[in-house]
Amino acid sequence: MFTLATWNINSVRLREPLVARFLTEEAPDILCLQETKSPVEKIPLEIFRSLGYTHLVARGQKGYNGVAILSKLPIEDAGDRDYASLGHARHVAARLENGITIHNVYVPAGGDIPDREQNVKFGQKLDFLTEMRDAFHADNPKKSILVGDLNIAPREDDVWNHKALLKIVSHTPIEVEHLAAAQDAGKWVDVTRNDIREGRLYSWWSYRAKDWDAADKGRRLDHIWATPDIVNAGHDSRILRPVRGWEQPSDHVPVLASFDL
DNA sequence: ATGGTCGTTAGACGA
Repeated sequence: MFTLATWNINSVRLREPLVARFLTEEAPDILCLQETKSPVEKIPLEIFRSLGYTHLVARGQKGYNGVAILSKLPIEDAGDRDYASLGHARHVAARLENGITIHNVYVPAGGDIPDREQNVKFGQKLDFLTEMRDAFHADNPKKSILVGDLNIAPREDDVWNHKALLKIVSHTPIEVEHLAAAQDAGKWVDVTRNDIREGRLYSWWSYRAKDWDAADKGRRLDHIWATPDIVNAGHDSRILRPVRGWEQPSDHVPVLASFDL
């Protein structure tokens, strides 16, 4: 059995103490981070190594984006894709010794206006998802887990107000359709929703709310998916809402699942 | 309906 977590950390260097606290308290076997905002060589690895996370694959750039997989388990092979040819560090993959491949993805946020004619970033987000779709259609992934900040809340109960968010980037129908197309192409199953089938689930709350907890205007942007051949091994999904209340938090919280593999 | 807050890094840009 192994436990896996995904967390948009919004600067791994600034939040090194929070990552260390999370690794100490929850001790997942694997932690996938997004928005590390750091070149790979500047990720603070010593503290993570000291906590048992001696294996790392990461992609980074200065100031923006960045993804990393910290692991207690050995990593046999690694790779990355540049979906939509943006030149951004938004994907890294690792294969474990048990043959499981983990994809860690940071989908572009997409800007404010949900129209590719008026907003280049929205078009890039859709193109990124389309290229993910095409890659998974070609790859036919097996024994694979995909996690990350997908920057889309697909279900009505993944947002605080479905109707109010239909024209807000992250919950527009065209984004939900593009995400579903990428998901279907790899036959990915939403592990979190396979485990927790009903009720509102959020993994992100804006920094801009006066009182994020009281307002509770959240969205489920962070996801764990698995291919059908291993999805039944997944269990004990959790979203760690209290982490949003830690000192100097990320606006995202960790999402976890365990796999009997 | 609008503006609200962060992080990086040094004036915006991105989320």
